[in-house]
Amino acid sequence: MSPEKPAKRSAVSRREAAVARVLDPARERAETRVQAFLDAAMELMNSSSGQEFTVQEVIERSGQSLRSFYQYFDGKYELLLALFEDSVRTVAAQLNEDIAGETTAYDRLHRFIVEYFHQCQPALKARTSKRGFAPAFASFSHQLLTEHPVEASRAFQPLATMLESLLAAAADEAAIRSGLDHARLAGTILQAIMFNAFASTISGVSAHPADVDPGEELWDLLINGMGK
Amino acid sequence: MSPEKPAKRSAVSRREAAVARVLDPARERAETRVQAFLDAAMELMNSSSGQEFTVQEVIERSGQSLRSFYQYFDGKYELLLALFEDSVRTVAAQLNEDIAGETTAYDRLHRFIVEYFHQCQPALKARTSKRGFAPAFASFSHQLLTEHPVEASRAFQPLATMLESLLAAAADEAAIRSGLDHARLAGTILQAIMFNAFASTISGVSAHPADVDPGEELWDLLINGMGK
DNA sequence: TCGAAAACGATAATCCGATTCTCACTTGTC
DNA sequence: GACAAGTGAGAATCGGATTATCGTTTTCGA
Repeated sequence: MSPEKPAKRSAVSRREAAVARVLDPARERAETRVQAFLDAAMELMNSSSGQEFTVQEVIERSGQSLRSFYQYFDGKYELLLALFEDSVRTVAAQLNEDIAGETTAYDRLHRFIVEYFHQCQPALKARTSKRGFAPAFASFSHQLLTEHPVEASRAFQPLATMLESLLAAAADEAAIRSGLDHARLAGTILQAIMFNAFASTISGVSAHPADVDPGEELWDLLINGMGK
Repeated sequence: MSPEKPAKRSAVSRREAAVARVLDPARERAETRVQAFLDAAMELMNSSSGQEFTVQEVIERSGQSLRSFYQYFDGKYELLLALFEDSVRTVAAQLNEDIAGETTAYDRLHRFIVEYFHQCQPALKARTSKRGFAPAFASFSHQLLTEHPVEASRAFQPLATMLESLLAAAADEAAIRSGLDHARLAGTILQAIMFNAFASTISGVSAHPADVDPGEELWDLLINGMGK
């Protein structure tokens, strides 16, 4: 009955795509509304149960109507995706600042890994207060990775390319060994960090010894390996 | 309205628990039926879309009735969990055989990691034909880890303790460095392997160079690190 | 072997949340 | 002032899990 739904939409960000569904004159209103949805969803995702939220909750909290929601987003999934892209960009920007102070490529790599690790931790001290990788994101990230690899790949790109060039720089400085495939290594490292929280669940060990920073521990494993 | 649902059930396996819901005399029938459900679900999970399957499909394929299904399982979730526990046990047993041929602790560790890696790969050559870690399991595994850490932990135990003692043995042989927390390291390694498939999605790199075994590559990273 | 209790099969009903549809009301435009 | 697109409120639909109902069959002790 409804033959629309372009499904094209190439290298454009989701939020832009959602906005573009509405013509130009009304752009301002549209931006505002889309942002209202995004904000509401973000709050819901961070606060409360942190778990799943319903579309109803989003529209209630945003003061918009269900109608508009489906006007701007193809569905809940697109909303989540937009949120996720936003967060990745934000985290990438944050990390960019974090590593700016470091002098060597090695230090920047180190810093990147440890800081990103902390961003991905469920709930420590709410570092950047808002817009951190909330715990829920790890969960959504997983779903995204399995069900929509293409979108996932695009969403992760800012982080992936950033880490990739850090690796390349470190290799240039001979701070890490040569012969590594930086692109794939970056993927491996990002996943290792992002899903590291599961490690303790898997092993059944709940708490860390108070004297080790789990982020540094993972860095140690990544840089030195477990061999002698 | 329904005040039952014990929610107790301590260190017993799910399948046993499901069976125990029926008295002893009928045990045989019960075992048969539970197994019928499990088999049907396993087929569905491996074959077809490999994706989600519906409870309806399970009862159709198993020739049982919806009624019995909910008599033996508290819900779909418990079925999945039983399946998952089974698979972990099977994989652990398989790995146990695989490493039996190796002579040193180092070789056993190596073998374990590489073989487990292959078990977790989406769909290569269907190694053990049936009862491999189907791709869907990675997905369910994730859900399990986030939503039911306790059950997840228990389900993973066979693999976790196995790897933990391999690590301990390797440390005894001075094949890996000392001072590592074997329990937590085991968790980290298992998660790194299990979810490694995501690494390529994250990095956006689809194919491996034909001349490197991704399992060996990960082993190399784990044992040597990326440092010089 | 009889009869009550328990288990069972078939199927309808319910629930929940996402998505779609309907209709009446604005609003901006000419 | 009329028309078209945009919008809000809410009902309707849909998929899939879970529950409930109701006869029928099986089990099992006496």
